[in-house]
Amino acid sequence: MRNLSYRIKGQPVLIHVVESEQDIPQFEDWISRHRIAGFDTETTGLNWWDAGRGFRIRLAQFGNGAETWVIPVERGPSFRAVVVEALHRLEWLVAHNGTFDLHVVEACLGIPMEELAPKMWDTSLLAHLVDPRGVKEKGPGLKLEELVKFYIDQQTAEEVKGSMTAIAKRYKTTKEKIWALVELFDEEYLLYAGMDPALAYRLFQLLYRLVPIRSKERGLIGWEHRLSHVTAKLERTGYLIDVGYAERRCEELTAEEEKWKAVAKTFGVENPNSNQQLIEAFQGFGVKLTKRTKPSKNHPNGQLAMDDDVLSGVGHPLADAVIKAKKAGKWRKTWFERALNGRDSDDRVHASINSLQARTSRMSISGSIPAQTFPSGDGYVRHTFLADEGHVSCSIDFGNMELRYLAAFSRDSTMLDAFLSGKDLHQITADAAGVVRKIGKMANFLTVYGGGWAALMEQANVDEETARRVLDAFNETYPGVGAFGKKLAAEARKTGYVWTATGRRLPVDPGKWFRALNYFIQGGSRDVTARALLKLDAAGFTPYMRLPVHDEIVFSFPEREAAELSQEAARLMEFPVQGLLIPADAEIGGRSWGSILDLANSKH
DNA sequence: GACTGAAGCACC
DNA sequence: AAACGGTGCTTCAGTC
Repeated sequence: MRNLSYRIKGQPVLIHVVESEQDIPQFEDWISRHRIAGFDTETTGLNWWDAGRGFRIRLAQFGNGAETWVIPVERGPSFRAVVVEALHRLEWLVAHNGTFDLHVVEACLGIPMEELAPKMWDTSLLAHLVDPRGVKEKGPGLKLEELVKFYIDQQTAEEVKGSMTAIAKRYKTTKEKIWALVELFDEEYLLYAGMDPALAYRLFQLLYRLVPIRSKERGLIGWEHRLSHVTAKLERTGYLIDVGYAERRCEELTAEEEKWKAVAKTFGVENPNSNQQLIEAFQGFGVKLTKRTKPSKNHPNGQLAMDDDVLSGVGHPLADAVIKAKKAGKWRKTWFERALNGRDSDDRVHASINSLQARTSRMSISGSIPAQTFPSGDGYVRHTFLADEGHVSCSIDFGNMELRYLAAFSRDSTMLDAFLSGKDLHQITADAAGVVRKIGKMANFLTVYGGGWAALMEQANVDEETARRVLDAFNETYPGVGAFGKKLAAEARKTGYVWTATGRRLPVDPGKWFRALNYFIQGGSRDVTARALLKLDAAGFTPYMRLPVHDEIVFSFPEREAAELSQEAARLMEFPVQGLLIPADAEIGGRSWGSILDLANSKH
C-alpha cells in the first residue's frame, strides 16, 4: 500500500493506493463499512465506445471527503474484480459527470448502466440546479475544477487543474495523449486521481444543501438524474452512419474547397479564412468596407466585418470564391469528418448528450454528432445518419412549442384563442401590423427572445418606423404577453432570478431583466421535451430513440411497425400546459434521417 | 503546445 | 428607458 496525503484548507485527505493483491482486503474492509462513496475512473481517453479497440480503464477511485482509495484496474483481473464487487455493494455513488463513468464501467467492467445509474448522484446536475451559469457568465461554472474553486478552495482547484498539464509536460507529450502514457503509479497522477472522489464527495454534501427548496419539493433532483440516465442510454445506442455517403461528401467538399481556394489565390489571397488578408485584398481593389463587428476590449470601435453579408455585397469574384471555399471546408470538417472519425467498430457514432447544460437548462449535444446545428434546409448532412437495418427514420416534433408555452402561461386571450381554434398566429400578427406573414412570424419569435425594434429592423430589413409599428401592433394585439413579460422582469429585478413553472431557479443578469421571459419559456419548453423523453423511456421506446433536438426527437423504428409506433410515441410526447396542448407530429422517412427532410421538401 | 477571445456560421 | 434568448465547432491571432 502506498499512502499519500493532501490538504484542503488545512484538512487532510488520505489517499490509499492499492499496489498489490495483499492490499486488497484493506480496501474491501473500507467498502464494507460504507454505504456511499465518491467514485471516479481514469481511462486512456474519452472514447469509451472503443473498449476493445484501445480504450481502457486504468484506475478506479472510491472515497469520501477525508479518505480515498485508488485501485489499479489495469493491473489485472483481481483488481478488476474488487472494483466490480465494490460497485455492486455500495448503495450510493457520487460522481461528477457520472454519465462518463457509467459508460466506462459498462464497457470495460461489464456492469450495465441500468444497475449503477439508479444509485448514482451526479454533482454536475446538483451544481446546475444551484446555479446554471458558466464561469463566462460570471457564475460558479459546471466543471469539477470550477466548482471546487468556487465552493471549496481555490488553491486545491488550481493544483488539480494544473496537475495533468504538468505531468504531460514532464513526459514531453500533450495533454490529450498523457492519459494513456502516464506511468500507472506516477505519484502526481495518483494524487490527481485520488483527489477526485474526495472533491466530488465534498461537493455533493455542499451542493445538496444549496439546491433551492422549491426545486427539491418539485422533485427536480431525482427527475434530472432519471433524465440523464435516459440520455446516457441514447449515447450508448449511438447512431448508425452511412460511411460511403459521408466519404463521398468529404471528397466532393475537398475538391470544392481546393477549386475555390485556387481562385482566391489568383487574387493574391493565400488563406480565405484570414479576414485580415481579405480586408487587405478588397481594399487594394478599391472596395469600401464599412460594416463593423461589435466593439470588444482590443477594438473599441469594432473591426471591419467580413461576414457573409459583407462578402455577398461586394460584388467581386474573390468574395464568391471565399464564401464557397470557407463553407466547403467547414462543412466537411464539422459534419462529415466528425462523424467518420467518431465511429465505433459497428459504424455507429456516439454523441455526447448533456441533459442539463445551458443556463436555461436546455440540453446540448456535442462531439461526433453536433445534431442541434445540423443544416435543416435539406437532407445533405442528415443523410449520413441511418435508421438500423430493417428500420426507417422518424422525426416527431412539437408544434409551435415555445409560442404555445408563452400563450399558455401569459394567458393572453388572443394568442390562446389562435392556438385553441387553429388560427395562424404569424398571420394574425402580420395582419395587425399590416406586413407580410414572414415579418409577423419574426415579430412573434422576437418576442420570445426579448428583442426590440432594432433587432426586427436588422432581421426583416425594414426601416425603423416599420419595425416600431410592427412591435407596437404586437403589443396591442397580445397585451397579456407584455404584461407577463413585465411581471417576470419585475420579479427578476427584485430577486435576481426567474423561476420556471417546473420549479427551476434561473439567474438573470443585472440590467438584463427583459431576458426573464425568454428564460421562462426556453427552460419550461426544455422541460416539456425532457418529460417526453422520460415518458418514452418508461413506455419502452428507448431502444428506438436516437437524439433529442430541442423540440424534436429522432427515432429509428422497425419498418413494419413504424406507423403505429410513431403514433404511439407522438401521443406520449404531447402534453397540455395550463390546459393548452403542445401537439406532437410524426414524420416517417426512409432509411436516412435526411430522407425525412427530402420528403417534406418534395411536398411543396 | 496550450489557452483565450473574437469572429463567423450552423441550428432551435 | 430600452433590449436578440440559448447552444457547438472552426479558425485566426495573440499570449504565455
